[in-house]
Amino acid sequence: MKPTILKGTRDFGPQDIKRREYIFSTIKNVFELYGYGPLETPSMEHLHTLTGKYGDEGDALLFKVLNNGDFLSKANPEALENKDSNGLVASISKRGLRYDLTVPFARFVVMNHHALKFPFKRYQIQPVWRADRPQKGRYNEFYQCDVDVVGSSSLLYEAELVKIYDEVFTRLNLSTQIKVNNRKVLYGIAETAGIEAQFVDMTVALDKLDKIGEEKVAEEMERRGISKEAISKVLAGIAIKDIEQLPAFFTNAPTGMKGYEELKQVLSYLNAVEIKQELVFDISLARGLSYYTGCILEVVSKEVKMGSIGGGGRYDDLTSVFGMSDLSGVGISFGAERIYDVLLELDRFPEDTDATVPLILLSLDAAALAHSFNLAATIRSAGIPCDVYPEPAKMKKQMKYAAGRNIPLVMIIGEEEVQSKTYSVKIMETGEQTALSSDILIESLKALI
RNA sequence: GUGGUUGUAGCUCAGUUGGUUAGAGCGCCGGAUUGUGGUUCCGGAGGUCGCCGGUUCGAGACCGGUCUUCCACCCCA
Repeated sequence: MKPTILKGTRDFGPQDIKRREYIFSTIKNVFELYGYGPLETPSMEHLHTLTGKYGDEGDALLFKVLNNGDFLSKANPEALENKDSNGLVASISKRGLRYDLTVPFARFVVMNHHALKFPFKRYQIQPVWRADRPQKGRYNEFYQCDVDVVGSSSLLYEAELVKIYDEVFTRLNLSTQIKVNNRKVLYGIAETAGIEAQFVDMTVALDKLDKIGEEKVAEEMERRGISKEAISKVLAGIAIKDIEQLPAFFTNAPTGMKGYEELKQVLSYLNAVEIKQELVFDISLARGLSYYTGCILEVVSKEVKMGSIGGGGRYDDLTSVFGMSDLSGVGISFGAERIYDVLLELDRFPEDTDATVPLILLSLDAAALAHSFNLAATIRSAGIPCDVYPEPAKMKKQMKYAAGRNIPLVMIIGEEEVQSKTYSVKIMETGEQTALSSDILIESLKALI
C-alpha cells in the first residue's frame, strides 16, 4: 500500500524538530523566568470533561474516540435507528482528544486543589486536536504553549502575561501587535445600547470588524436581530480608540465601567515597564471562546499575514463546571505552528537550528577508515559532535555528501595523515584547508567550530 | 460542517478541440578529474499522469466517486 499522512497533520524531520525546539525552549525559558512550572495532562479526556466548554462549534470540532469492544451492542438503539449521529455519540464514545490545554488544566486544578498553593502558576506545551477543515496555518493537530495562573483575581497577572508575550516575541526577533480588550467593556457597549440579551450576537459580529469592515458588521448585527438604533450605538462604541473615552460613552453601564477600571489598572501596571512590542487597545477584539469574562488578549504578526499567533484572557467561571467556584484564572497561549510558519517565511530561524554536525571525517582507504573511527571517538569524548563517512569511497562522493548535509568542517584522513598524525581540515564555506597537529587537535577544532 | 480549488519525474511546471514511444528546467547518478564539494562539458536513470470506477475504437485530458492541497464561510493557534 501507498503510505499517506492524515489531512491536517504533518511529519517533522530533523531540521523541523530543531527549529521547533528553538521556539519551545525560548517560550519555556521565559515562562520559567516568570515563575511558572511545567504540567502535562493526557491526550485523551472523558468526553464529558471536554464537551460544552467551547460552545456548539467547539463541540463539533472535538475528535471523539470510539469505544473499544462491542460498542454497537451498547449503542443507544433509538439514535442508531434514526441515524442521529449526535445522539449516538454519547453511547459509543466516552473519550475525546483534548481541544485545548485550558480545560484539562481546570480539571487538574479542581482535582488537585488540596495539594496546590494558590495562586498556582503553570505552563503546558503539548499538542491539541481540532477536527477543523485544514488551511494554511491551520492544522488538525498542533501544539499549544499555555501559561495560566489560577486562584487570584489580581490584575497584575494580566500585566505579567502581556509582558511575557512581549518578552517571547522580542526574543524570537518578531514584530507583533499585542491587542488588549476586556469582555466587560464589550458588555458595557451592549448595556449602553440596551441589548444585553444579544451580547453574544454582538460580539460575534464585532470580532469580524478587522476582516469585513464596519458596514458588513452592521449588516450582520441586523441579521441577528439587533435594532438599528442599537447598532448605531454599538458602532459609536467601537469607534473608541482610547480607553479614556469609555466613561463618557457608557451610560447606565456598571459592568462596562468595571471593565474600564480593569483595563486602566492593567495598562497602568504596564506603563511602568518597558514594552518592546506594540501594545494596543482594540475595542473590537472579542475572541470566540465562551469562557472568557474579563481581560482578553490577542497577538498578530505585523510582518506576515497569518491568523493570530497567540491569544488568551481571564476566565472567572471555568472551574465552576467542575464543582469549584470562586477560582479565577487568567492565561495565554502561543500558537507554535503559526509562529513556526512566520519564522520560516521571514527566514528568521537562527543558523544553529540547522540539523547537522559541525565536522565529518572522510577516509581514503580501509586503514584510514579504521583510524578515523578511532579518532572520532577521541573528538567525541572531548564533547565535539562529529560523523564518520562509513566507507573509503571516492573523495568526490564523500565531499558531495558533506556539502549536501551542510557540514561546515571536513577532515581528510589518508595514508599521509595516519603516518604524520597531522590532519588536514577543510573549511567548506571558504575552501580553505589547514593542517592540524594531533597534540593540539581538540583545541584547534574547538577554535574552528 | 457548507461552497469552491488543486494533484503530471525528487522539486517547479508544460502537455493545443480526447489520437502513436508524456516533455522542459532544476536536482539526482556516472564520466571528463584513481586525495577534495559548490563552476563547466558529456552521458544516464527516473512517471501505474493522486486513487477507484465510468464514457470511448482510443483518456493525462471528458464524467462520477474518493483522498489530498489551498481558498472563502464558520471558528480559531
